[in-house]
Amino acid sequence: MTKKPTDGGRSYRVGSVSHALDLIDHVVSGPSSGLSLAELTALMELSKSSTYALARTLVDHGYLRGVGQPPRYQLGMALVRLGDRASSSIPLTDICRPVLVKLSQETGLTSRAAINDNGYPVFISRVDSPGPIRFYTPLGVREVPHTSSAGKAMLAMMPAERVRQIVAETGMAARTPKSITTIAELSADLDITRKRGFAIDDEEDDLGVFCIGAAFFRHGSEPAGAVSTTGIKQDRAARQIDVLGRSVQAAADEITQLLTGLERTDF
Amino acid sequence: MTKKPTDGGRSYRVGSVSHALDLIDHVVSGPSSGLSLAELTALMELSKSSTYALARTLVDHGYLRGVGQPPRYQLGMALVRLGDRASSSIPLTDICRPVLVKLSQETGLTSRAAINDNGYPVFISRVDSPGPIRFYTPLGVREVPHTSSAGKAMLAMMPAERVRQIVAETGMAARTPKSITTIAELSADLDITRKRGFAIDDEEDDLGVFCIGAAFFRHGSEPAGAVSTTGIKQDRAARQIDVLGRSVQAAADEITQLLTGLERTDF
DNA sequence: AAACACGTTCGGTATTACCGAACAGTGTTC
DNA sequence: GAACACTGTTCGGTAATACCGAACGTGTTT
Repeated sequence: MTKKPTDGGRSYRVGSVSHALDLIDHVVSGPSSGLSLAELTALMELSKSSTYALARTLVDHGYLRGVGQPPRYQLGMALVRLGDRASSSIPLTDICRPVLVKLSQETGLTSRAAINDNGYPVFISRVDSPGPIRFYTPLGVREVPHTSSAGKAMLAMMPAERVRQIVAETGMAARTPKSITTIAELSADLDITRKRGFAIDDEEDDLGVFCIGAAFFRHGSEPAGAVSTTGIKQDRAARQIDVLGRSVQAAADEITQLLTGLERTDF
Repeated sequence: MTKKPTDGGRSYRVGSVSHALDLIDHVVSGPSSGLSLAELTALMELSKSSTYALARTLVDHGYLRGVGQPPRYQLGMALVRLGDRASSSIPLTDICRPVLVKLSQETGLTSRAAINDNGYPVFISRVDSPGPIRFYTPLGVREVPHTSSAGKAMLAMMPAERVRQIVAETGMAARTPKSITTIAELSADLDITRKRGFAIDDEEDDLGVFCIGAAFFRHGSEPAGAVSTTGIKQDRAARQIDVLGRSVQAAADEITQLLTGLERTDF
């Protein structure tokens, strides 16, 4: 008897498509060397032959590619195109990129821009630092608001009641010993953030890593998103935080200006 | 009696998944404002209710999002994440990015890197010019080799027989009046390219646009890909082409060094 | 209020997605 | 060198379901 454990309701969905997208998710979460059909089958709740048919279909469309013989399934080129289009379809992406480039040059760090997705920051654009240091900073995923500088920068500009509601949804799990875990601490931090003009994540999300973030706006109400810059925690950085903060703030302000200022001058 | 006119074979594929991916393709090709269900139904070879079920499934997984009421379907956030992971899973992407950043700063133009996908260039990484000029340069799509500087740069480094085979596949359609359309012209151009060290696309792909490209290598055999830089054709640019060419060449050489030189020094 | 658009819901049926088992390669072990 | 263990691939058969067409709401236009 087959059942769909991930499907509570009985609404209008196509099961096999769900399976296919689950399969892609498994490949995403898997090692970059890819997954074999056998490994995929173990992860899927389907038979080997069905998994095979799904994989073949996805390969046909370029969503996956089977490298080597026997094939190991990795993400395909078509997804690069889709992701590029998807992020371009968010108008913010194009607006942010040049600002981020400048910010990365100024600070020498990796900088990113997130949009406000119902209180959660979702990073949509990233410019790596000119230096050799790289961070694992995936795009397109919802981050936890209370341990990221972008999240806190946005929260600081929202009414207290809204903040309470947002963190109630996600909880306040500690990602490191330095994470903020109570609403009281958070409010205090947000107060400081508001006065200071930018948010600081001091090893609250990853040990050894700090972030500085500032929100930007579109219509004056809730923040439209935030920019942030990320670096490794070092003694020398501590003294520069004020300088970095001002750069980040300036970048956020520039984006706000671009968003609110000239609304469609060209067409 | 229903039949699938686009389906000749009877191989192991999942039809509804194909339909779903086709639906995504239509959204990609559609306007950035999105498509309504009715518009999608017109494009798909399915009934309205079936298209509806597919769209809902894709929205559930974040591949699409329905904005507004009535909903217009646009590409979803999940694709940003997938695309980011997909391009990161190509080791070249990370290697190329810092080189491209430097190249863009040097030249003041948009620069890109393509991998060699069976003779076709597929651009996987892009760094926009610091200036205000933007080009429509989508990532992840197979470009035509004979009208792009990246393509010609790669072809120039392949044996003549291989070149003949590749252009036989794609044909030599003219994209502009200045496009190369015969194999003889192409060979001559490739000879010059080889001697010069970099390829030039002088309004052969788009009028008013020039590109300069150079190939990079991994194992000494066929080129692994190419970098290129793109600008608008102007008088002053003509004199600088040699300077730009050398920058592009240097960037390609740097990538070659990174690829062939230190193979896994760290782990 | 009638007409039209749109998205959504509903039964019913024929299609097909799915399974389990058999087949075919490849490298390893006895 | 045969048996094994492990891949990915192919094959019928059946129960599930993807699909269709029509009906239903809801909002906008005549």
